Amino acid sequence: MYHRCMKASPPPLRQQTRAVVRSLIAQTAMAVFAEKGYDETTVEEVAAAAGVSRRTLFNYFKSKEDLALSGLAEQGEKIAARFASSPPGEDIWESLSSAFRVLEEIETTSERRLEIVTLLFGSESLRAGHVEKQSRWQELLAPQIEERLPLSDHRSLEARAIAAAAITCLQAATEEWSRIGGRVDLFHLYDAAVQAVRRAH
Amino acid sequence: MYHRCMKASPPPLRQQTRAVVRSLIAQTAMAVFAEKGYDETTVEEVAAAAGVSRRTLFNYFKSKEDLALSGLAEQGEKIAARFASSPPGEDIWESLSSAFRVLEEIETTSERRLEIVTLLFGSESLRAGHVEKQSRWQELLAPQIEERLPLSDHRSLEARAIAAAAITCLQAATEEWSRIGGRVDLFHLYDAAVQAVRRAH
DNA sequence: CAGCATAATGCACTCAGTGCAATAGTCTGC
DNA sequence: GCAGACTATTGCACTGAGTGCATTATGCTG
Repeated sequence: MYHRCMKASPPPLRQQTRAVVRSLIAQTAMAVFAEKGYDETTVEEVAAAAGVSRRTLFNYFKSKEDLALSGLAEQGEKIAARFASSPPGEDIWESLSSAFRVLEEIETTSERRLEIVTLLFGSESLRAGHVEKQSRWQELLAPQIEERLPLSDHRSLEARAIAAAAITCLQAATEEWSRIGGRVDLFHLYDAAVQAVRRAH
Repeated sequence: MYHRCMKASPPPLRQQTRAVVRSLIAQTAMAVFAEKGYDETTVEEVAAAAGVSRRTLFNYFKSKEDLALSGLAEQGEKIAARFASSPPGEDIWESLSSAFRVLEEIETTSERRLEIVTLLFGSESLRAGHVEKQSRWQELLAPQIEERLPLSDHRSLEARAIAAAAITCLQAATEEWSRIGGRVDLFHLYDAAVQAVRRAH
């Protein structure tokens, strides 16, 4: 018998519908942002377009920024998962490079990715959040990297520095990729960036 | 004879007083933030503490965030200036390392620096702006770095990647430095971070 | 002192975000 | 199907950031 107060069993169905609705709202938001521009769009408009009240929208997303950047959190988790499944003996930078390639599998076409990236880089007010949210990937990657590092005084710092540097290279590559209109392979640019950082001059 | 409409000569005195007032307000703001916490302080309170109206405060700073982060812009310029004056033949990473050391000369004591850094890392809402603002240093450093780079297909990207990676290492080092209470040399940590990134594993 | 440019201010407004309380749904056991 | 309980949705009112505009204060030049 199920007692009424069984907090321990929050029907997974609820969670599931919640996730679906959330994803639906985010999709709608991205469409509106793409059309009107992020700064020129009010939360009110997004709510209307998604067919929910303003207040409900804030139940699903903690801020307007979140509407545009929630995808980045998922991407980070996928990258971390891919990295975790890489051969333990493999060179760290090799593993990172292939982990980042899951990005190719997430958004269907590269045109779509370009559209999103353009949006994220397009708004001054979004860029800060964008950079910060990607920096959070560091927290997922660093612990894994640390395990592969030889013993030293500052292993934790070293691991975080490596994760952060790799992410930074990806950001630089993405910005360049966006600048030239996505006409070359993003990961070719990423490799060039990493090479430049790690090569002695 | 000075004609009334001489737009070409905006008395440098004005600019000077403006800068002084601005700096004064920023100082006051930091004091209030340090005492009450950034998020718990309203712009109104900072204005009152500085003895100006809310509206005037917004004439000097474009946002509340700017009150806390305006110092970072100046730091960036000083770092870039120092980098510019480094021996042209010197290793880039060597030059970057010594350029960053101007930070030691800006804030008098390391206790003071620790206090500021703690404030910046302390607030969730400040961190994004903090990271983004430091990332802007990249725009000052990258052009200089590019000049020192050998010719290649993606020199501009490479330069930006190197600048960004160095800044990222500084951020990681600063965070670690803050975590352990400033008891070691920040630049020792920075060097360790750079070593970790650039060494093959 | 008179005139002028600029800084400071007050006021009213938009918009993001939050807390609270009322309502509408949905699922449960009976 | 129905009563009861839990949860999602919503409306409403409020705080606080940021902006535009019009008015007033200030300080400099002649």
